[in-house]
Amino acid sequence: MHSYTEENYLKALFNLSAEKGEVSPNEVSKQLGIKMPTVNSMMKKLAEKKLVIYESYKPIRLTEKGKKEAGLIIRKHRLTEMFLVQQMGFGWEEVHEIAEQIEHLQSPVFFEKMDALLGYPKIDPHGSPIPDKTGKMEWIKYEKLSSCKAGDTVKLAAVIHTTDDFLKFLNQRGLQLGLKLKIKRVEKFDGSMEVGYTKNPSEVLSHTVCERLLVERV
Amino acid sequence: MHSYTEENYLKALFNLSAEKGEVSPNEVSKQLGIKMPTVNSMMKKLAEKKLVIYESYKPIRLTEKGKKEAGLIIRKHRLTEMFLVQQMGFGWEEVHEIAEQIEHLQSPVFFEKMDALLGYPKIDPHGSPIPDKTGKMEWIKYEKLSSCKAGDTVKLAAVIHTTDDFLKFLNQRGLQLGLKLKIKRVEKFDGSMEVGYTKNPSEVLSHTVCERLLVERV
DNA sequence: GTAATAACTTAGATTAATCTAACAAATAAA
DNA sequence: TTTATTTGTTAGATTAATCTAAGTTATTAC
Ligand SMILES: [Mn+2]
Ligand SMILES: [Mn+2]
Ligand SMILES: [Mn+2]
Ligand SMILES: [Mn+2]
Repeated sequence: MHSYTEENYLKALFNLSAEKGEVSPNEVSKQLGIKMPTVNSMMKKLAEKKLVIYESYKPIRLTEKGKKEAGLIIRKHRLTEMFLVQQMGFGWEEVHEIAEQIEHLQSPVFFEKMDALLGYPKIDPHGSPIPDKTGKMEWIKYEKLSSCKAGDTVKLAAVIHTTDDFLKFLNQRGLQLGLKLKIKRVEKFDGSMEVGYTKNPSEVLSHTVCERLLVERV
Repeated sequence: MHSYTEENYLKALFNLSAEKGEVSPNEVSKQLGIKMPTVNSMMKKLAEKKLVIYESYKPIRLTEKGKKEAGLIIRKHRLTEMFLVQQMGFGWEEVHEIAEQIEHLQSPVFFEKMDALLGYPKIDPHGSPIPDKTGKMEWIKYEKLSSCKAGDTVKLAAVIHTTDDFLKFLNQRGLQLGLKLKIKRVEKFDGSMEVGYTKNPSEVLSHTVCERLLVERV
């Protein structure tokens, strides 16, 4: 259907345009590490295929078809990450690169089997929602830990802007999804937070870290 | 390292040259469904990379390096097939196409994990040997069922020239690896055999089928 | 031993995905 | 409101993988 390359563009467009609904060629270029003229001609091609709406000097928008296709690739990516963690015993910091490749496999039955073995999961190992079979993604509205106040008790629900290094950082501190955190103190000066949890009654997390942790009130 | 395309050529060269140690461009062309001029230029490229030895109008031979690379891809293919059957519950007739894609993934840790989860298997679900980590393949010398005589009792050890249809044919008759077969009669006229086994005291197998079943004496 | 056929190679074209260089438009700074 | 900077586009080149058409060499048939 679409090439490996096109699929990576679609995914990038989907992720970059998530908030504003549109992206600039420049952002796509940076995201994928591909030069702007290349992005430009790819956008023409995707427009030709009715996957994006694109006119010179205007921002790029995914069409409904484009969103669906992107959603289906992200579905494969996230199902894969879940499979690698749950069924194969990988750590959540090891799976992204592998999923980046497996997401391009053309084999519906393979992903259906994964899905079934996992019991039709709704979220991936980082707490991100897994799009359904039509490519639709259910956004879950969590709060950033950074927006909570001292005294709050919250449950770690998702990690955003994940990099392997950040996930290893969390591993070192025993921070994992589902963990209950008590916010003991918020430092006004730099927005850092002192939190307590099982195994660790006092851990100080920088504002940068708190911005990347999504939580649920309990 | 090598492209997806180059890897498929290497694998084809390995399989086609297994017996004679050499292949013709024509055979490669047919095997891969790619026209001869394309094969020709790819052979020049692989020769450039020291993966094959190739001179005009002479048969193609893999170098040691080429054999090793091919072996490592076949290793990934067969480990994958084993994983799909043992860990994911696929039938042996469903796994080849999926493995054909997964064999190209670049992720040593992924295949090491598979290997470990499977307990370092030596053969794939069709009875073919899995090359070791250096790409070396241990050939196991089985006999063809077709070369056995009436009265022999044998164990089904491997299936060769497997196609999904042939494997489904075997499924329908409950024929699987490890099964003990008693050869009841060999028809001189067409080489067909009457065999008996648990669940089926009398099954007639054509010569074509018997040529594709490898067995061990018991 | 020539003629026919099959196998193989060369030449040149095509498509996808990328790049650099150069130019054009939009935005930000002065 | 000019000027400078950033962003975006066009043009043209490159590499990988494929093809068709047209010759060449080798093999098979007669
Ligand atoms: Mn990921
Ligand atoms: Mn990818
Ligand atoms: Mn196979
Ligand atoms: Mn393959």
